[in-house]
Amino acid sequence: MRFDDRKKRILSAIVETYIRTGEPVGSKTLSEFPEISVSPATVRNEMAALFEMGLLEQPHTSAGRVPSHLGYRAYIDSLMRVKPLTEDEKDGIDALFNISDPDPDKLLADSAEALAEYTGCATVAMTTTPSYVTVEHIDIVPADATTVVLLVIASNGVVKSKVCRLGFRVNTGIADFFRKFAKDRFCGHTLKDISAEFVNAVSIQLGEYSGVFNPLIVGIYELCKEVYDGQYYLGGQEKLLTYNEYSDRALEIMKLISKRDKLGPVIGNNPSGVTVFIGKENSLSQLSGSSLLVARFNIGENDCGTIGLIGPVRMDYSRLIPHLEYFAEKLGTLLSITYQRKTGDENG
Amino acid sequence: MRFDDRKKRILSAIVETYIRTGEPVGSKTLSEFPEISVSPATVRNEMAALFEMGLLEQPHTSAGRVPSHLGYRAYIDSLMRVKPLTEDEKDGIDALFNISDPDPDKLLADSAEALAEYTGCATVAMTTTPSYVTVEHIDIVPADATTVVLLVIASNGVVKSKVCRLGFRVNTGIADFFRKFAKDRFCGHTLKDISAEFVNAVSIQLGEYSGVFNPLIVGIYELCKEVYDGQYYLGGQEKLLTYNEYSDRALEIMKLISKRDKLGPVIGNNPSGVTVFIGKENSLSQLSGSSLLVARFNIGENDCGTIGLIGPVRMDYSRLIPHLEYFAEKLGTLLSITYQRKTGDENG
DNA sequence: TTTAGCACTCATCTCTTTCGAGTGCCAACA
DNA sequence: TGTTGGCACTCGAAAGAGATGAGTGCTAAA
Repeated sequence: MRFDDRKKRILSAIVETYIRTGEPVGSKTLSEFPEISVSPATVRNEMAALFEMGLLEQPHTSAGRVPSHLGYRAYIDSLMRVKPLTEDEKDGIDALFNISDPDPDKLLADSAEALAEYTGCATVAMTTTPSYVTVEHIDIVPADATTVVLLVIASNGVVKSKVCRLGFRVNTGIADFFRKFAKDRFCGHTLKDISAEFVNAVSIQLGEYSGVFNPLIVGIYELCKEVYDGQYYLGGQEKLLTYNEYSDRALEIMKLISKRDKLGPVIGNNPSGVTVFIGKENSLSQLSGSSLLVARFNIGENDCGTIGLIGPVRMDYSRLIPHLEYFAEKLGTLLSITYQRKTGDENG
Repeated sequence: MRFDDRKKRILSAIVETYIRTGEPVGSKTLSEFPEISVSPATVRNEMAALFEMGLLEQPHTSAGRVPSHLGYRAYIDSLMRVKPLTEDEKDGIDALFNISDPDPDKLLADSAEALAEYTGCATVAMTTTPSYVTVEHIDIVPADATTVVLLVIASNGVVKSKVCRLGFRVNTGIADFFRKFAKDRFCGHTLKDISAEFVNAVSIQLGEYSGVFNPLIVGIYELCKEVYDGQYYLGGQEKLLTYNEYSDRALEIMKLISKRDKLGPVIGNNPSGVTVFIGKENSLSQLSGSSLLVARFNIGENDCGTIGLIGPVRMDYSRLIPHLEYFAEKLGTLLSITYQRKTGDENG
């Protein structure tokens, strides 16, 4: 059976109509489409063929047809006409990022929220840190009689700080000693290396002072871990409630996507551009009723991150895919600037 | 009509049964309660009286009775027997706080999440900063050729830091100059004073360097604002979905409580202990189907915060109120320790 | 004051009927 | 050979009709 041009037009029309209305599409409706304009009976013959080919499904005998997962896949891969973004739409997304001097930590979380608001889907945003990233700089800044600020800078330019309150008074001598000690022990090591065991071993080297300095050592460990773990934020989970597809499954999906160890691996290993997982294509069975659009973005030359949309299988792919792509590109650019090591200035 | 002892026992039984089952309570069920043990007909007479008094409502003629808002109020204010926490329950809550060296910023957010998990309600946690709190200390720490860490310490002990990436190389001289400048201009002022206008005025004093240093000035402003605004976190919003009372209102409530400017004033101005807003007692009309349990806690001597539960009117007050009270007390204690200025050591 | 009795109400459940959108298939037609 | 009109058929959704039963209000007697 040939997947000829008219079959393609009919499949496209079914997908697009079903996305728009949420109702199974019948032969009469389709026959009225100008790009089809054959009788309902002919459409029915074609639909029967598309059903045979596994591209359509039938909720029940006397209902119209809905796209199967294969049908969506064929539509997305080759039939869909992606509408390029209008200048207005681009401006709309640009406006979301129109923040002066964004806080790198908040930018990703805010982006997830903004994207959810913009698309009406739940979103997830994540960054990962390559395993070769090292600790480049460690500092300890006395802020107060017994308070210090710990500072870790990683070789990918990420800076994290943490306030530590200590049980003793920190004078310059103590701070200088610890700073040198910490630099010697941590700098140059990859973040991956800095495990709980590593930290224990370092702590032991402090001998009798081990107990006193332990909060600081642990603090450094936590900062390194935070940098290495990267970020994981959700946005607009409540958007799922607006789709009646989720009437009773929303809670389950919300719980699932909040777990980085579940969703992280799925969205983290994808090529550049937008990857689409339609319904049952998702490796997580709970997502079989949802589609996942994932876009990877690059931060600087080495790091990368992922931002994804979660919504019903019946989502407007032709609109969302280009929007997500543009959004991810913008986000990557902005994060790159934010994290940029201005190494060119080093010698200036 | 006297609100006599038997009426009180019947109202209590209705409230407790309705909370447990979610079904209107009928005279036959009540007559079987050992503490009532009169015939259904007698119970009906009493129920008619309680209805007259506005303490009960009737979903429809042939259904049992449910408590009215007044009924809940009477129950909570004078009838309810609060079950003091068992040692096991106390241990359970203590365990939630069993974190070594908690990060003060994360503690509140984590607490909101833990409380939601523990109670099955949506939660909100907030802190406010008194208007007399001042900027006590400002520091700028070069971390990298063009990166500095800004540090603001407020007089209530809150420390906030922010990484600033600059377009120029920061040497010791520049850092020293700006540190002194910022200290002179900001320290001693209340956080409340540090408005956008204030910051503009300060910026102008930098004359030709105003543009160069502006990101830092703005950074300080943002840090001060962050400290002054305090924190606002939600937890377990998805818990609302587990109550069928919220089948279609969940989205609306979630949107509402995410807005600090809406919910903040309601929960922020309450006396110590647990305050209960039942259904229509809430000033926000969208919460008329929900109850709000709010507990204030003190951080140190001056600051205070609020943690609240949001759930259906039909919530287990006699269990939740003492639990929330104990939770808030623990949270306050832990935050007090975390934020404690060890001023006793200053001269040591 | 309490209680048994009784007629009444009304949401809920189940069963049936009706309705109609949509189908599959066949025969006729271009 | 592909297209179309015709027609019987299917089946979910909506509407209607009882039947059920939990619960009520009221009255009169204990």
